[in-house]
Amino acid sequence: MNEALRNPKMRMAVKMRANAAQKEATDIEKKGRKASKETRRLQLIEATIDSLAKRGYAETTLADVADGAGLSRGIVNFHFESKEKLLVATLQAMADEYANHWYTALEKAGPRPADQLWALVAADFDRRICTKRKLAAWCAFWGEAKSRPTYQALCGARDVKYQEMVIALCAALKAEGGYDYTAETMALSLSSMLEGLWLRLMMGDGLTREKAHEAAIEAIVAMFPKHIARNGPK
Amino acid sequence: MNEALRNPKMRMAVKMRANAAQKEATDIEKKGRKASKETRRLQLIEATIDSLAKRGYAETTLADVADGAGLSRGIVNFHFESKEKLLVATLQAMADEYANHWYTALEKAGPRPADQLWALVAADFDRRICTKRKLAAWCAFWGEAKSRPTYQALCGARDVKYQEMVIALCAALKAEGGYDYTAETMALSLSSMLEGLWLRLMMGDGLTREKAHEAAIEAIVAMFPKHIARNGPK
DNA sequence: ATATTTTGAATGAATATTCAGCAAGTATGT
DNA sequence: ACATACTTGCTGAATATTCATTCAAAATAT
Repeated sequence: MNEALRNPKMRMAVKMRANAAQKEATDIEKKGRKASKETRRLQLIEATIDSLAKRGYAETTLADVADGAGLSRGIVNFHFESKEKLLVATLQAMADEYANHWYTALEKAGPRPADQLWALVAADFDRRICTKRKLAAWCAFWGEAKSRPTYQALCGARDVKYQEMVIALCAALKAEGGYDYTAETMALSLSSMLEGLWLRLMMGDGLTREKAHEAAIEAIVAMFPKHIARNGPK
Repeated sequence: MNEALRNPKMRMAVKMRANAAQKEATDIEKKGRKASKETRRLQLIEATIDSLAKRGYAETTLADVADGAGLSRGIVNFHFESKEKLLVATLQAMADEYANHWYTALEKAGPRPADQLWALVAADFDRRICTKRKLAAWCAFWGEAKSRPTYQALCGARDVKYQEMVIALCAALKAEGGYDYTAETMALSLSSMLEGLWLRLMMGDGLTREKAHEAAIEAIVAMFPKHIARNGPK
C-alpha cells in the first residue's frame, strides 16, 4: 500500500485524477451538502469496484478503497456504516446499471423479436457495460454469491426479468419460424453462453470484447437461422 | 464454529464420518496415526473444498478446514506450509481431476468427431464432476483468479488443451458437413456456454444437472444439425 | 455559531503462523 | 525380550498480523 497517501497534503494531487465517478459527478454537483453526500457514495462505490477488480473480493479492504478514492481511513464507515453495506451498495449499483442498460436497449430496438434479440446481445458487449474492470467485479461477487443470500439475490444481474425476456423472445421466434426446441431450454443455453463469454473475457487470455460478441452472434445465427444472419436480423 | 470439536476426545466420532477422501483412503491405508502423508493431504484438500463450498473463498479459514477434517488447528501448516499453498494444491487437484475426466471420456468415445463432441459435453455434466460442492469451489476460485496469476493459470479448467480439442472437433465437423462458421469462433461459443451452465448450476435456482445437460444438447443440435440430434450423434 | 463532513489514531476481533512438547511408531543395542 | 534413542505426525497455546470499527478532535460549509 502506498504510504505516501496517508499524508493529507499529498492527497490533493490524487484527488484530481482519482476515479471516473468523481469526474462525472463534479459536472452535476454544486457545493450543496446534500448533493455532496450522494457524490461521495458514488465515488466510494467506484473505488470499491476498482479494488475488487485489482485485488479480488478476499483482498479488498476498506483501507484500499479509501486510498483509491483519495480519502481517509474512517470515511467508509461514515458514509456506509459497514464494509458489508458498502459491498451490497456496490453490487446494487452494478445490477441497476446493467438492468437499466438492457432494458433501454430493448426499447430502442422496436417491436420485432429478431431485432430485440440482436439488441439484447449487443447490449451485453457494449463498451459501457463490458469493461474488464466491471466484469472482474461481477465475478468477484459471483464467487461469494452461493454462501451469501444477499448477494445471490442481486447477482442475478441477468435476473428473473431478463430470463423471462429471453424466453419470450425465443418463444416469439419459434412461433414465427417453426424451430422445434422448447423456448425455455434454448433461452437457458443462450443466456448461459453470454454469461460464459463474460467469464472468459474476465479471465483475460487475449479475448477481446469484439471477438466475444462475434462468438455470441455466430451462436444465435446457428440457433435462429431463419431470423438472424451474421450482419444482423433478417 | 463448533467448539466441541476442540476437545480431542470428541474427534474420534467426527473422524468416522469426516469426508469422502478419508473413506476412500481407509480402503488403502492403515489406521489412524499411520495415515500417510499423501492421505492426509487429500483429506485436507477435500475439507478445503467443503469449506469453500459452504462458506466461500473469503470466509474459508484454516480453523474451518481443520475442523472439517476432524483434526487440530496446526495441521494445515504442518502438511502444506501455508494457507496459500493449501489453496493452490486444492485448485490443482480439481484441475487434474477435471482434465483427466474429459480426456478419458474422449478416449472411450472412439474416432468419430460427432461421438467425441457428444462425449465431451456429457463428461461436463457427469455426476462425479458436476456436483454442487465442486462447482461452488470452482466458482470461488474464478472469483479470485483475475488478481492471482497462480490461480489464473490453473483456473482454465477448460484450459488450453481443452480449447484446442473443442476447436479441432468443430473443424472436423465443419470439414465433414460444410457448416460455414469458423471453427475457433464456434468453439468459443460452445465452451463458454458449458462454463456458463456450470455457473448457473452453482447459483442454484432450481436448475438441475439434467436440465443443464439438456440445454447444452439443444445448443449443439442447433450448431451441428447434420451430425447431432437430441438423442445422440447421427 | 452550528451543523456537517473528514481525519487518523486507538481499539479490539479474527485468524494465520509458530513452536515446544506429546504420542505413536521404528530402529538399534543389550 | 527389553530398553534406549530416534523419527514422524500431530496438538494447541502463544504470538503476530491484518483489518473493520470507533471516536474525539479538526476542518469545512452553512
